[in-house]
Amino acid sequence: MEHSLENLTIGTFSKAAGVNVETIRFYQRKGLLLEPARRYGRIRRYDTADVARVKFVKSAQRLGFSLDEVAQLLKLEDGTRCREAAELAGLRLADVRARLADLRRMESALSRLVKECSTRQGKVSCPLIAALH
Amino acid sequence: MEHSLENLTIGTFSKAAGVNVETIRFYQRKGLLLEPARRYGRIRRYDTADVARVKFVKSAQRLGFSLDEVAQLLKLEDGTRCREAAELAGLRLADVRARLADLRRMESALSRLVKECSTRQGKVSCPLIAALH
DNA sequence: GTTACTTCCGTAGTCAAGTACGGAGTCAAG
DNA sequence: CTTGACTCCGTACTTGACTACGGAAGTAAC
Repeated sequence: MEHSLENLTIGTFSKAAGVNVETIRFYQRKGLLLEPARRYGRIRRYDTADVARVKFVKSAQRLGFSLDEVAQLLKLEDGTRCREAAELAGLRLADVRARLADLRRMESALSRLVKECSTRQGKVSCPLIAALH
Repeated sequence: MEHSLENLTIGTFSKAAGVNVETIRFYQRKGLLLEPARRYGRIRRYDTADVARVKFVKSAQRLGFSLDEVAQLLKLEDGTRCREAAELAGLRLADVRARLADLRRMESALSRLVKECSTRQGKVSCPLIAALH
């Protein structure tokens, strides 16, 4: 049995993609991954394109896309509808920026709290809740 | 019945906080929100501090904190003893900074992709898709 | 004081994103 | 031609964060 990069069983495939075998099947059920033809016998074979696809899903997830959103992106995979893709990414970007602003406020509130706590002993007012509003 | 801002029933409270009544109860069970005294009869009354608290929970969640982590943050707000508070705050701070770094990477990746997508008006494939591949 | 909301409380259901399980069937090696 | 690892497939379980349900009790309006 040749395990070249173009002839992977689900086990080697999932290892190459860095996910669980069950995750592969789950993605297939979700339509994020097509079930490949079964060239030899009853067992499916995968290739590097499939690995790339799973890695794409995982990357997009790290950027904050849900699986449904990733599915949208994957529909744009041919790359011809750049505008739609950019639109989706733009939405994510706005979201990320809002979160950044909040997180910065939280960071300054927390660091102030830590500093006050270490220099002061006694009444430390915690402006945490206020920091986010 | 006076529905001033300091005398809210759970219904008006949850509306003011922008969440479902059931969410309020759920947070109480989780210890994220104390059950207030029942000043009149058997029904609980809430005030603006409670509203702020719920909004804080929601904001912190958007920043990627789990409810358990939010509970830790809220302990800081609740005037724990100073040393413990500083310790906790220090941990949370490290966490916040890690999240900030992640979000910044996300932001630059997304904004670069969006920009490339919009300036590249003739070429074939979408940089967003390509970049994640 | 009856009617029509609310609230209370406990339990159960949902949704996303997997993870686990168990009894087949398949396959390469010995 | 058997063995042991891997695959298939369906179903069920998990975790986090809610959301819904239903009956009893409280309360406001008429």
